[in-house]
Amino acid sequence: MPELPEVEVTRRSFEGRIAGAQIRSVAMGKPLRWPLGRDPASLAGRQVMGVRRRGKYLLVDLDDGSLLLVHLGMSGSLRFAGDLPEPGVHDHFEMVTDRGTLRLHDPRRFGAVVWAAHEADPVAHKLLQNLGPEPLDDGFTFEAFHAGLRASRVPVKLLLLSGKIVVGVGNIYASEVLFLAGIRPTARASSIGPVRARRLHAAIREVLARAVERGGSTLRDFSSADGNAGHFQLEANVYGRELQPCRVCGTPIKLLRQGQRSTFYCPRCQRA
DNA sequence: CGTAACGCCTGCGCGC
DNA sequence: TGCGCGCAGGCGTTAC
Repeated sequence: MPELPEVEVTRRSFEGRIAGAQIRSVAMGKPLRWPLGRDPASLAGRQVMGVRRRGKYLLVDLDDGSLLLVHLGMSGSLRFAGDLPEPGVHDHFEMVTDRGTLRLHDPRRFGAVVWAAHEADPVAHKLLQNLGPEPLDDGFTFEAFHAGLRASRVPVKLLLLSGKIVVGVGNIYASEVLFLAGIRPTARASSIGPVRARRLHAAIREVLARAVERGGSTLRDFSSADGNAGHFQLEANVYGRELQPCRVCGTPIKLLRQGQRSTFYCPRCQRA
């Protein structure tokens, strides 16, 4: 479920409450995508300093300079509360602190919690080093973005998903952003000129920023770590709307497959 | 090197 | 109602 906005909303929903908390115990359930990388029990006594985000990874900073990298995968969600129900079969990570319990619920187990000694640790480095710029930071400049587009012959939608020229754009937002920019998802990235590149750059920032403001409205089921549901105000223009009329021109929305994944677009509003 | 497919899992909705 | 199938928001790894 989580693309960048949902991860950021999750982060904001518990960062302030968990910062300063002392870890009492850590327990793992079924295996996640990668092993934790150290004995969970050995984390007892550490203090949580804060929670950052890089792409779709959450970085839980501990007082000894080490960190926990948390990824929600396709089906993960975090809860942080003083009073949680008994762990269920899909709860695979639990960190009990003096301020509450942080728990990862992840039925498909594509998510992960990985310990790294520090940010330059090869373990952390490997996961974070290839990430492109953050779309909501000033480092996400139009110039670099356009240069990235020009350098790739891949269909623009796949390039957006790759995380090479910008991170955090998942399968839903990729379709939505291309619709807003009026760009055909199959267009070669290198064929996109400055005018459309500018529109795409702006659309990425606007859509993601708005989704974060709205509380991570992913158009489906999402709830942040405090248990609040996403708002759902961000209606999809194209995602999941195959054969339904385009909200702008009425043309039926089309569905196609790119890289084994669904892409939705309006054949009239998104030419070339 | 860049690009494309694979696989990790479970749950859900659909058509029969 | 039950069953099998295809699909699902990610992404590192493997194979060209």
